[in-house]
This record gives sequence, structure tokens and C-alpha cells, in this order.
Amino acid sequence: MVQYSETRLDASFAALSDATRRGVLEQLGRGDASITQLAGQFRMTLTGMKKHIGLLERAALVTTEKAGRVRTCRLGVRALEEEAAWIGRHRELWNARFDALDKIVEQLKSKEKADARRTKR
Amino acid sequence: MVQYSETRLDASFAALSDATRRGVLEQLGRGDASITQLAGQFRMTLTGMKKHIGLLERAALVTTEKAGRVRTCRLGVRALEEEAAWIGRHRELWNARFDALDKIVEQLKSKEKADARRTKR
DNA sequence: GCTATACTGAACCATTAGGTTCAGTACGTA
DNA sequence: TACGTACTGAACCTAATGGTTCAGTATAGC
Repeated sequence: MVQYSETRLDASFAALSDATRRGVLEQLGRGDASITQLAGQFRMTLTGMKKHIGLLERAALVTTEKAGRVRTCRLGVRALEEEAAWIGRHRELWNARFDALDKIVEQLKSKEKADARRTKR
Repeated sequence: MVQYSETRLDASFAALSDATRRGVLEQLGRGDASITQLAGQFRMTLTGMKKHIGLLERAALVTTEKAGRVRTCRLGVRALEEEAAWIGRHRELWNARFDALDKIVEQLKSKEKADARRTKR
């Protein structure tokens, strides 16, 4: 059975909970970028953007590399694998449960109709 | 095109970023539960659990209903649909990008080999 | 009606998030 | 070597988290 690292999931879902950071991920999906570029694009100070990048990095959703003065940010290689897995696993379980509930509701409904017919007579 | 509510995603990813709340969701997947039951199971005060439930409710991941003294919690009906959609959409985009990068790397590699052969002569 | 149960709300505490400013440090280039 | 660019780090601010305790309020059951 797959073992999910709780803290890793904590960090990455937290990272995804901010619109700016989701935007950054979207942007990095279109190509690597420096911190200055990202800061400019999201109208934010360098320092502010660096904090966001720090969180994304901690969650292993992006990696960075410094060449000269410039730190280049790119998507993490296994970005969103575990997160998708967690959500997928639970959706399956829950959908199964919702289906079961639907069936019960259906049964109740048809039973109701039957009862109604019986009382009419 | 589907319009994603930014704040809804904010709330639900934030809700998922805590191991206790993920546990609660898992538990509710197995059946409805009262706040007292959940608090007992996760070794927490009623008040503490109620806060978690509040966050999950705000994210529309669970719904609650009070009957008499007891508030019963159950999974939200469309739980995790949007979240899965967001992650899914981005994984597709990113995988496409990673594939493209792979190709480029491949091309560089074969070019390198060709160059090596050429210099040997 | 009394009592125990189940929740609710306010107040508090420590930590973190999401920003800022300001003062460096390090690197590229003229 | 001097200057501008790109980042880094510390310090600060406000708001939110993740908990707690304590003091209600409402309801089920004897």
C-alpha cells in the first residue's frame, strides 16, 4: 500500500490554497521564470514573491537554481502527482458511497409509491 | 469555458492542508458523524473540532444539519470535484510540457553523439 | 422540573501567512 | 573600478490557524 507523507501533503495543499501561487504554477507551466519576472507579473515586491517561491519549493512543487545573479524557477518534476492521487483515491471512495446512497433513496421512493398505491385501495 | 471560483479553491485547498481535516473527510466517507464523535476520535475538544468542521463547511466539502442537540456532519455532495478538475487540468498541461522537454533533451543527446562521432574522425 | 449531554460563543495564546520596507551582498557590464 | 540589477535577510504589521478554557444555551430523558 502506498504510504503518503502527511507533511508533504500538508505543505502542498497549503501551497495550492493561494491564488497567487496557483498563478505562479500556471505561469511556470508555460516556461521557466526568474523571481524578478514573476514579481513583476504579479505586482508584488521581490521579497514577497520570494516568500511564495519558498513555500512552493518547500512543497516540492517548484525547484529553483541560481546562475549568476538570477534565480530561475521551474516546475517540480513530480508536481501534483501525490495530490492528484490523494484526491482521486477519495473521490472514488466517496462516489461509491454516493451511489449507494442514491440506491437507497431510489428504494425508499419506490417503496413510498407502493405504499401510496396500497393505501388508496 | 469553465470558470473556477478562486476563493472557493482557496478555501478548499486550505481545508485539505491539515491532516486532521483530511482524516475527518476520510471518516465521513465511511459514514456520517456528530461533532462529539469526531472530537472523540481525533482526541480534541468539541470546540476545536467545531472549528475544523466550520472550515470544511466553508469550503463546501462537508454539510451539517442539526437535529435536536446533535449536529450531524456528512460529506458535501460535490466534494472534491473542482479540486480534482484544477489539478487534473494542470497535470495535463505540465505533463505535455515535460514531454516536450524530454524530446528536446533526447534531441540534444543524439546531436551530442553525432558531434562526438564527427570530431573523432 | 432536574440533570446530563451536545453544542455554541467569546476570549485567549502561539505560530504562520502574506505582505511591506530597508539595508545589505553578489554579480554583470561599461 | 563604478554602477545598476537581482537577489537575500531581518524586522515589522495585520490577519488567520489550531488549539485551549470557561461560561452559556438548548434539548433528551428520568
